[in-house]
Amino acid sequence: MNVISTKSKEDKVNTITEMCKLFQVSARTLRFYESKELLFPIRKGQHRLFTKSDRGRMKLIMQGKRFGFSLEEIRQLLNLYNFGDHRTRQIKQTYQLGLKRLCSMEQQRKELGIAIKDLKTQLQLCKDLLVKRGADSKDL
Amino acid sequence: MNVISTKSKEDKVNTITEMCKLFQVSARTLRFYESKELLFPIRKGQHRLFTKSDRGRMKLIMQGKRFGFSLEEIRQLLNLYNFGDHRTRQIKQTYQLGLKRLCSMEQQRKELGIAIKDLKTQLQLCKDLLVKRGADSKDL
DNA sequence: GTTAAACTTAACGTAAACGTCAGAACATTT
DNA sequence: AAATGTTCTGACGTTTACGTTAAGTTTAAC
Repeated sequence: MNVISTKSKEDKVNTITEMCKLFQVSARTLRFYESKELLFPIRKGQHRLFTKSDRGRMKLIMQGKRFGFSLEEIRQLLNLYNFGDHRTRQIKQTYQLGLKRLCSMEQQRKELGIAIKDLKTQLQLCKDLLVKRGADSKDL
Repeated sequence: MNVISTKSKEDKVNTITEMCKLFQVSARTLRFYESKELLFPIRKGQHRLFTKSDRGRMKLIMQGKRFGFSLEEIRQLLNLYNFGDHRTRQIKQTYQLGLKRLCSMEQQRKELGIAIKDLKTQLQLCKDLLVKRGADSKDL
């Protein structure tokens, strides 16, 4: 109906169930994240509507969780992606935190690489033993 | 006193407080891990003594935790590093699990690389804004 | 216009991973 | 032998991150 459909993708908002399907989480989880100030859905009356900003934040939240960060640790960093509407002083703090987080993530990446290598070695040893014990190679 | 000191480093056992200092965890944590069958300290009377095997396991536990794995997930994989004393059938299972875990760790490493890159970009944007707002560059 | 579907708040429950005592046993120092 | 230090086994408490009803409200369908 709108002749001027202004960037439908950018402006699109999602209901809570749509968000659930998008990110494979429960409604409770989304409400919980809002209560912890990780998401800021707008309201249409009483109902929540999730914006592009929320979708971006959710992606980061899911990522952070996979890497073993707590929700609180994630929340602190999220401000880095919405810094437009904050005071200079707070942006500076978030920036500093971002630098630290970057360091620890690079460290984690290194360690992960080593752990992967170790695991490979261990798997080979394990495989050798199984073969020696007469296991059928095709089973592995 | 022992003329033949048989590899003191390998055979060395640690009291619980020594282990606490070694790995920067509480005694409760070590006992908890034992109750969950992640560690198997030997006993001298009532007291626990942690062996080289326990030290190795602890290292893997700490690593696993940093990567965001649960204690149960870690426990299952730990058997991979002590497979000598298990039945072939169980070793096969652990081996299969190890392969899967390896996959997800490599996946995680990839994602971590991307996340690091994104974070760097975002930090740069943030820095630009701060400079534009007249922040002293040396503060950053 | 009412019934059903989707959504809401509020409150209690739960699993994981420990923290924090209490009370007793054992070991060591003095 | 008495005091001190270390360790032990419960057992209850706590935080994080949600799950799970319950009971009411709003929106969409018929």
